[in-house]
Amino acid sequence: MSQSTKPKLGRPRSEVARIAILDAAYRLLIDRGLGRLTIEAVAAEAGVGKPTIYRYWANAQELAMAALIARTDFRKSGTKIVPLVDALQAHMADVVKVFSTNRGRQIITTMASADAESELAKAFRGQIIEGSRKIGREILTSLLAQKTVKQDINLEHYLDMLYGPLFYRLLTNKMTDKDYSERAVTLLVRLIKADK
Amino acid sequence: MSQSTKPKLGRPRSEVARIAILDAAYRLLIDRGLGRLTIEAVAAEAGVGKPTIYRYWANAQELAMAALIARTDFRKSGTKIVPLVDALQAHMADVVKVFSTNRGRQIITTMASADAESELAKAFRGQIIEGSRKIGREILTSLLAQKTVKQDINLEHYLDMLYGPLFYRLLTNKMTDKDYSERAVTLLVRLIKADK
Amino acid sequence: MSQSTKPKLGRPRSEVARIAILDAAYRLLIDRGLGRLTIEAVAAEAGVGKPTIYRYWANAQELAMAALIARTDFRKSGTKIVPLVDALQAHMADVVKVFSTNRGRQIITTMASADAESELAKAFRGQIIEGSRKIGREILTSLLAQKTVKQDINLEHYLDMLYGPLFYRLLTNKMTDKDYSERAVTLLVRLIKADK
Amino acid sequence: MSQSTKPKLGRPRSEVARIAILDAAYRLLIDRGLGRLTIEAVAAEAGVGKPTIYRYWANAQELAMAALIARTDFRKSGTKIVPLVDALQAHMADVVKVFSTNRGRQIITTMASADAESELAKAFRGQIIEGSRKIGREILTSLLAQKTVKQDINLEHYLDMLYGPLFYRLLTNKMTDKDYSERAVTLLVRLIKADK
DNA sequence: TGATAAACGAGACGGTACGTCCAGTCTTTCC
DNA sequence: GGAAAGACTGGACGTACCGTCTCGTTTATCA
Repeated sequence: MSQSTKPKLGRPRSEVARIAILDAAYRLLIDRGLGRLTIEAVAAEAGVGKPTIYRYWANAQELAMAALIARTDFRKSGTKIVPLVDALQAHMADVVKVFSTNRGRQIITTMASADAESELAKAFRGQIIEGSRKIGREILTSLLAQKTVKQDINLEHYLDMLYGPLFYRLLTNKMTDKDYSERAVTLLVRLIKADK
Repeated sequence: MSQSTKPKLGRPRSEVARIAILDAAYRLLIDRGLGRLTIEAVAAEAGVGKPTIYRYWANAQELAMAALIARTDFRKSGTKIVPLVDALQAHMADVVKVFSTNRGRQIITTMASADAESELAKAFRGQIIEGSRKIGREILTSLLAQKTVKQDINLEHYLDMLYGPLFYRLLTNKMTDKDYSERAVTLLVRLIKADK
Repeated sequence: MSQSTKPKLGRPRSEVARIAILDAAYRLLIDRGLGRLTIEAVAAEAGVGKPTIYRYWANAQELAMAALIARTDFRKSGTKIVPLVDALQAHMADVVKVFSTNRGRQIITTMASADAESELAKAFRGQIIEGSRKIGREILTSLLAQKTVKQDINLEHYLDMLYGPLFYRLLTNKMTDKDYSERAVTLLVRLIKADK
Repeated sequence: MSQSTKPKLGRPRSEVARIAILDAAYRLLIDRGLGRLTIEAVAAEAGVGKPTIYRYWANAQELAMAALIARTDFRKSGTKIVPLVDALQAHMADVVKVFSTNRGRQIITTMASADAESELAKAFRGQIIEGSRKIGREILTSLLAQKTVKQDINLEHYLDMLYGPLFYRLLTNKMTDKDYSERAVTLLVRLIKADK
């Protein structure tokens, strides 16, 4: 009822155009970086008029976020692996791999550049950050459930300690490889065990 | 010897102008953000011609980093506090406070946007990131020295686990307050102790 | 003294650019018409940035007027021809010829479209309209001087009756040829003689 | 026979819409000038879709001409006034008054901007220009009929000399008042009489 | 009376051009 | 002879309209 404000008047928006824009934007973002992601270039690449882009997104940052969101696909694999620590290792290796690509760097740049309060920025964080975090949370929840006491108090903190250092290293241009990933998980598991 | 390359010919560079540029850049960066930090605006604000800016810095990112570096002041207080855990708590509270400001946000944005390989970017990270990290490292070194075994292997990793989550939270626009800071230190200390 | 506000600082404006702009604008105006005289096309044609054009002229109309003014060259020939009526015939034939070209049509279109009150519009009329009118005025003055009485009262009116019908016909797309020109002069001369 | 191309199928065109368009166009033309007469603005003002406008007229110029034609109302008064010179004076005063308004200026601008060869442009000139001219022609014909010889040869030329200067002055932004009108008629009548 | 066809409003489409901002470079004069 | 300052070329911005194209809806006529 609240969404009934659109009586479906006028020519409907072209889904084809919208997708072409997102595709072109994604390509430019990955290939050339956020600084080179100009609306003009996207319009030319997508074979679309500039106003069509502005009808959906207010500026290049928003478009970049939308393009990244549209390509979110996180491997859901994880929870099934039996030794839960191994599951965590596999997941972390996956996350490290994903964020060590060009795409990963652009995600960070885009996130840092975006207006933090905008709706799209929230959606972006929800999709990209929470997307990875969710899997880790599932595994950690199972891991913690094996303990007698309920440990939910520190759950989110553990997640911060798992993913935080990765982003920190990416941001500060430090190496992030398999060894790094393994030790990060090992230390975290050790901490959790210490917490009984 | 290295400065002998300047035979002191021609009009000398104006130190006044250089400082005015850095001041104007810093002001614009903090007040309006990196996206609004244009060379043109800085030139106008500093009462200087654009080429004068370009003579020192190659682009707006470099200027932003230089302006931030020029204002680095970190409280060296730390190591003297006797219970080392309290020292760590005090330090972390300090870091959280510093990076929770507008300046802190701009540091992250600048770092994310900068060309990661440039000399100035390395200097920037050395100054800003390593600046805070150094103090933490001193405290942790003392803390670890009280143990029998040498724990240097994990030292840098502990530091990542201390600062990483903070930057991660700042990047993802999550709250970072005193409670957060305290728990971060508490958990880290617990982990270190678990490592014997 | 009032123009001493410019202490001659910075790079001087490029006369080459200014002339290239006027040339390109003139070409486009004549070839394609005022409606097709876009700033963008002129910039491209002149090999110049758009801001350089806007630094001199506020819009396409002003540029069109400036381009037309820059090409004003009216044959000064006239007054020397001895039978003054023949001089007037020659002059009128000249004016008809000039304004029957593409250039003539664009002058009228430009004049009609321009903001009538702008300084440049006044200059434009002064240059283009008054340019032709001046010669006619000289001849008519000589013609009238042969009379006993001073006829200045009607002089400007005679000029209106000489040029007015021409522009009227051009505006309304009526034919203007040699016959027209001759009869126009003949009738005017007859009127002047009737006025004694 | 020519209108039999419409088999009267489908919804008939809305006369209400057509009139609303012309009204809105006229209002915008007079109030804001031809340059501001955009199809989009007319559509909004008339509460009509853009295609409805394009169904009738090909572009803004045509619409402007149509809007001006639709409002042609010329006082037919004239020929009855007995001293024919007085009739001509009255008519000219009327014409001067009509064309000295904002509407008059827009007529000239529209005429100058229009594609001279289009059908509508011809109709426009026929309506607006010929509309005034017709009355003058009637009066002049009566005036000339009083002469012995047939003077038709110069009739159209006299008309040009009557109306031409007026449009010329309007185009060049010169004053056109009652005095001007009176003298214009006086001089023309003098010329006609001189022609015997 | 119901199908059909065209005009209707609304508004999105691919485009062009607008006038502005800023980037980074070039050409003067100034010290 | 290099620093300083402003004009330069050029690219992109975000907006206004262009003229065209769907849509769903309305209003007539024809069957």
